[in-house]
Amino acid sequence: MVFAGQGDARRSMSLLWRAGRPEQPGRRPGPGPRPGLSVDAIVTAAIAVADEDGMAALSMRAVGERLGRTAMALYTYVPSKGELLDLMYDAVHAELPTEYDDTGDWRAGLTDWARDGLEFHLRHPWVLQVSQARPVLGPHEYAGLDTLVRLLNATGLEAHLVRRLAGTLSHFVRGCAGTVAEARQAAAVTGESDEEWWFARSALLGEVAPDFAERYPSLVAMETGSTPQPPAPEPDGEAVPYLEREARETFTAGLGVLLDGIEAAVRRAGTPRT
Amino acid sequence: MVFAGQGDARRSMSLLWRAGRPEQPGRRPGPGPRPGLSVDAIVTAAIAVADEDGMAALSMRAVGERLGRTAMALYTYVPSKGELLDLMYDAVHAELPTEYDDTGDWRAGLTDWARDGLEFHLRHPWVLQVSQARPVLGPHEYAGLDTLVRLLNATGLEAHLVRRLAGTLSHFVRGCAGTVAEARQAAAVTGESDEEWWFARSALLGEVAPDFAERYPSLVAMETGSTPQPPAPEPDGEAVPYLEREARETFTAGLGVLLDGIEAAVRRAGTPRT
DNA sequence: GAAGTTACTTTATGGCGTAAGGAGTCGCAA
DNA sequence: TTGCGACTCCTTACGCCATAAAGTAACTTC
Repeated sequence: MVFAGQGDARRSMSLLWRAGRPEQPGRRPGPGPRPGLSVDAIVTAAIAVADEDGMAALSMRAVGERLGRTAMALYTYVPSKGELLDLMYDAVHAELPTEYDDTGDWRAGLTDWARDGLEFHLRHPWVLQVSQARPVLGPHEYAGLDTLVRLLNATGLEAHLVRRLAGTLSHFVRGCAGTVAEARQAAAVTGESDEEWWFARSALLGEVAPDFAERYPSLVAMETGSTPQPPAPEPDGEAVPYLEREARETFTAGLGVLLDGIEAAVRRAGTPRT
Repeated sequence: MVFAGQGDARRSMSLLWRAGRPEQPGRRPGPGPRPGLSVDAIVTAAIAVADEDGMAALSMRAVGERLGRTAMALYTYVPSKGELLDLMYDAVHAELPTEYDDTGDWRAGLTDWARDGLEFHLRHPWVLQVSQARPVLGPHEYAGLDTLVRLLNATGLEAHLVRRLAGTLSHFVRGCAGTVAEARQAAAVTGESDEEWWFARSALLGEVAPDFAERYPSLVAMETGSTPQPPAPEPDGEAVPYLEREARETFTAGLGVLLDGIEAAVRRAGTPRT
């Protein structure tokens, strides 16, 4: 699942970087009927399907249907589903902002970047399932990376370390996004709210593992010592669900710790006294 | 793909926690023919398939075949493929060590934990594709979490923060593991070594994006300022491939930064002077 | 023995990605 | 003007997949 169409690497890269004729749907092409579709249209439709119905619902048939075509019509424009996934992945990364205030303190810049990254992945949770399958190397992904590196350069740390911090920050953001996406999907699939779901599971856990407290003492101690606002039912509008709020707080706290760690590195580098 | 079998939650939990008769393959059961399989045997076989051939190759047929049965025979023991995935996920987590030196400094403990976690995910890369689909809540996953919390408690930080640090550390480890797994898979699928693959891609990039250096100045500057041992062909044995070494260095550096950040928090908490 | 329960098989349904081949459309060279 | 060849898009078909339904045989309990 979600594997690369490791086909012709050259064709794949040309598609990703759109190194061909500047396509438009209604243009006069060579011989043959005027193309009714375009790579961009297909990619846009596929992204819509994945956004709305999730990765599991993304099939060539579904994408074709959304465009009023059969599944096979897509293969005129795109060599395989794997390539289409690569194109989707890169296209959607165009949403990522590239402009940040990199004149002031780097902390603010990186915080904004991380928050934007989190929201991006929550808008397109399927991206998390593509990316871990293999590197894609498209222009917009590179743009995002370039932005992050630029922000990190404001720390004044050496290139070596910047490179690794970029990886670390990305891992962190994607991990947090994954947890939130998980929570949302669980809520969507079961139809229960987070609280209901969690309550039901806790009850089952008690049934099935009556010795829970003895088996996981540290866990239970932490649970009783930290669970903050269990119900906290916000009366107005739809409150942010429990698990999602949890995950967001992990995001905030974890990001703070990470930036503290970077700050320590900056201080160490500032006084080069190994 | 890789979704939960969100079936009967009670049955699912009973299976996970093995809250039933203590099964053994050849025992005298009730009426009917003696069972030739067992949940454990199926889970073990499924893990073997996923380890050897990857998640994409994990089908009910493949697992059945490995046990000398048809795909349908498995459904006597396991309600669906989704449940089987949950069982695999939890079973494999039994490999995670639970004993660490938590008397000494927490830094060493967490470093060991992270390293074990990385190796674990590299032994079973498919775990990364299961976990982000939804929470599983099995006994061995809980054991792993309990261990991590215990190690974090050695910092003396409050429960609140410990909970979030646990999430942060897990995200980090899984992210790093994902990158390494990616690199390995790319190498396995294409048959090229990392160096070859990367070299070929770079050439294609130059072809397809001749303005690369202008578009991504920060990235290029970092690249030229940091690429450490490009070839470094270790003559003996099989060297660790390039991309994998990169990822491992990100792991080491990122972990260091994270622990530095935790240390900062510990220091702040030690002198409670908000 | 008969009845009931269970392990496992075969068969079938409706999905998937995509290979193969065919029908209709159009630019262009003859 | 005609017809070739390139091109888009369709239908059909193949071999996978998960799994529902129904059948067969083994075994325990009455």
